[in-house]
Amino acid sequence: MGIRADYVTRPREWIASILAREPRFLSAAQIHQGLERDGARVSLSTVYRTLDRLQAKGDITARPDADGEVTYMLCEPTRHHHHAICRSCGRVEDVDCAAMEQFAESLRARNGFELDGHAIEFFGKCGACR
Amino acid sequence: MGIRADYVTRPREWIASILAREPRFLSAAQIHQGLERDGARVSLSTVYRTLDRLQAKGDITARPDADGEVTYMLCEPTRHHHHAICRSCGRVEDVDCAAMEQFAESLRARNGFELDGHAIEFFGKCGACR
DNA sequence: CCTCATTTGCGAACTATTCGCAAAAATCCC
DNA sequence: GGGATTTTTGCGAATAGTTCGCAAATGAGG
Repeated sequence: MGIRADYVTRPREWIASILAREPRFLSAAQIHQGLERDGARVSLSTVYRTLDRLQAKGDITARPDADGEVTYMLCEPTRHHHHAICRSCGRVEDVDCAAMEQFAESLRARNGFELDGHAIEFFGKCGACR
Repeated sequence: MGIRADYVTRPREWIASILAREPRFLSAAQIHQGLERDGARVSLSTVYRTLDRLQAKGDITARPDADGEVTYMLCEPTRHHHHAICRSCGRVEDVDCAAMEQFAESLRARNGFELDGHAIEFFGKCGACR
């Protein structure tokens, strides 16, 4: 009669494995296509539900792309960092940066703006695409 | 017989005036509601079309919010700057910042990442909301 | 294996956005 | 100003991404 949560299911494992091997932001539809290519048939609903779960757990980062379609990527929540996103292949590289933190703090002092967070993304071409 | 473009119409003036008086990102629906409150009846289609036009002209900045809904704000395209967004009232303040530019350049040198752009947003509480 | 809570798949529902087309409005020229 | 011409508008339908309800399938514990 107690609550038994967090079942380990195949759809969840498959979806996690897709995310684990792609260092870029993927839409729910792209993940669904990846599953089909692997021969794993999972409904789009389940993809969405699993992504919501992973986001609630803090395992993935969600980001609406320029058109407003939401995309997701595995992302360690423990270490604070920013992203460098390749305009050509979409690969995301982490940018761990203390200097940025300092800058944000100085802004608080200067503008009287009570800073409690920031979002930073760099765009360009990664090594492989140049 | 030549091309006559850029008509000045009431819907366009009304929409521009809504944007001009709100220092925050507004969705198409919010703009539409604002128009109705002013007694200006304009179709949602026209709101979307006008926003597309303004964006193409470079007069406004579009930004998908956390849920993927696209929001718009008047934004001088000439001066490069970043935003400080109040989590409480949504007010957007410009952050003009040369130091940020320098930082981005140094990143290029360090990571071999061919940088061609970046997006930076600071979140927190503005003076009025504290 | 047997039971029971959780999860899945399906299709329908919803929301934001776009599109086609006929009617209305703006511009130009006289 | 009046008329011809082009652009713009409004409407409703279409589309795309996402969510939801519910019956059937699956995972966990005994």
